[in-house]
Amino acid sequence: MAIRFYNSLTNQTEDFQPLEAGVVRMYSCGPTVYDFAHIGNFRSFLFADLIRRFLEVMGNDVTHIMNITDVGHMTDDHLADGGGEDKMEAAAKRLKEDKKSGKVPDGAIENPDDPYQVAQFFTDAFLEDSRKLGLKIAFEYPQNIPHATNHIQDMQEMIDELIKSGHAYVGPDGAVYYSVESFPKYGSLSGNTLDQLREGSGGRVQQNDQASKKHPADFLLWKPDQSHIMKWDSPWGMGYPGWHIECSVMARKLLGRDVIDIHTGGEDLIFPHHECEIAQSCGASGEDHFARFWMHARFLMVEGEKMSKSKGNFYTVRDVLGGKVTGREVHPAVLRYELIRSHYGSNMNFTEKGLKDSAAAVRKLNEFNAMLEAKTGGEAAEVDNSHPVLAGFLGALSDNLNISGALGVLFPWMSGPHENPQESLAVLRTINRILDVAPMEHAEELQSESSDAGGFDPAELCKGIDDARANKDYGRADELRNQLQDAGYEVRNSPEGTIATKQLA
RNA sequence: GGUGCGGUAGCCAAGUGGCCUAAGGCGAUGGAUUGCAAAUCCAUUAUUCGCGGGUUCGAAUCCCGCUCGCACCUCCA
Repeated sequence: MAIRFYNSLTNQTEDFQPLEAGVVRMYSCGPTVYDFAHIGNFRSFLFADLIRRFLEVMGNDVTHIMNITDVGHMTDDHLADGGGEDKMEAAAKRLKEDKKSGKVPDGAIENPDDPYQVAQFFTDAFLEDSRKLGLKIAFEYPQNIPHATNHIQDMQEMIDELIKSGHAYVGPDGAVYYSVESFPKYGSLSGNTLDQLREGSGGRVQQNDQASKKHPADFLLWKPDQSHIMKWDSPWGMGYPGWHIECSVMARKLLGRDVIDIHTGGEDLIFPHHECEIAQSCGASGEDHFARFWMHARFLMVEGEKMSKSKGNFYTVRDVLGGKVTGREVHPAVLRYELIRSHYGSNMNFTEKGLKDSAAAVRKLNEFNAMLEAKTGGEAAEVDNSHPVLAGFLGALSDNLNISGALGVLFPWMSGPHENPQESLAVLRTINRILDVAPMEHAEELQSESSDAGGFDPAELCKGIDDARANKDYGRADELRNQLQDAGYEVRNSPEGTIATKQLA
């Protein structure tokens, strides 16, 4: 079964083979930690998670690295004078307000004026969200999730290499720039040419920002700036690194290679970020490639519109899980499923209806799992990937991660007969190593049996319904059922009597 | 203006030359079941694939033109 992925570098779907058989080295651009991550961020992170889990089930040993960008970049970092507001300061300001208003609990962060504390606060929030959504890499912190600020020295070393090899220069303003003209392939990932970039820069980039650069597309590697909130000593003065260099450096260092197998990120990162990474890494290594496969997730839309704070359709993970979309709590497995069920190569439209559809699918999968577990006592048979259902499921994913095709194999199989439940359980478990929703590892139980606070006891109400029905007091039974439903429970009959399960979304 | 992706049923979405009179899911409708519901099960739900040409024995799938949507080219996943 050949694995084929769409490679943004060649704009073609190509056979995927890791450089070293059975070992995959992949790098994913991670979050900036100036705020809570939103569901669009997580679509991209979950897309990387899906690749990783799929490759593992296919028998590969995958090393996955994802960075935490905690260097306090400027909002206008792309400008040569590094103007604008410091993102870390802006984050601190927000945190202080949130602390006052009680949105951030007391003690969650001691001193918002310490940028490292701000970064750690949002890093922790990111890790918490990630673990809830089943991002495997989040359980590998900190070893596989490096902080940029822990690699400043390494960045300086690469900058030095680039200067020595003629790919970088110190401008008249003292800043270190990468010279795009020194790297003929600059633009090959995004389809830009230097001429186009020069034209495109007209009118948008202010003249004085360009004065120190040899070419308008030259980008910052090190900016001497005493006033910056986070700053480090360097051969080019006290200052901070450019925002592309960290990925080149950490990928090389943690994956131990100049050429890696897969690099992922959101589509917006193709240019300039990934273009610049390639220039830096290849400039430093002399290799033809940095990553052999570049894979990019398309943007997520919300109810047909681009997500933006001003439109009010901007959701963080905690917003969605907390019920901001549906009006009731959403189980993490539902959001995970919703964010991975559509193909990464198309824009996904996040809707309330879609979320509810996903809840139904997740519930179905979990009930199927529970049925098999009960029938087998948890004893699964041995199956390998040649099992027809797995071959179909994995075969679809092998075709550039065709998740719809894969689910199109899973669902009909699920509702078919299962004469050998031990075998079926083994198949489901393998599939769930990729989907991680039935059951979701590390997540709280899907069915909360415990009684809620405030004296609301679903089990008690269920018993009341059964008693009322036994007495043919249907008015009473309906009343109790309504109470449960209003509280967000699904109510149904079973041979053991009435059962109430919490709605998943 | 440049670059890339896409327009398939009410919605999501697979299929990229014959097995397609087009997977799968959701929804809807009818039936079984139920005190009524829910859940479950069964059945039905696109002769048609943005529009117009063309190539071919044969096209949703290839070519040309048009059109609409999205994204990037500037911080953004």
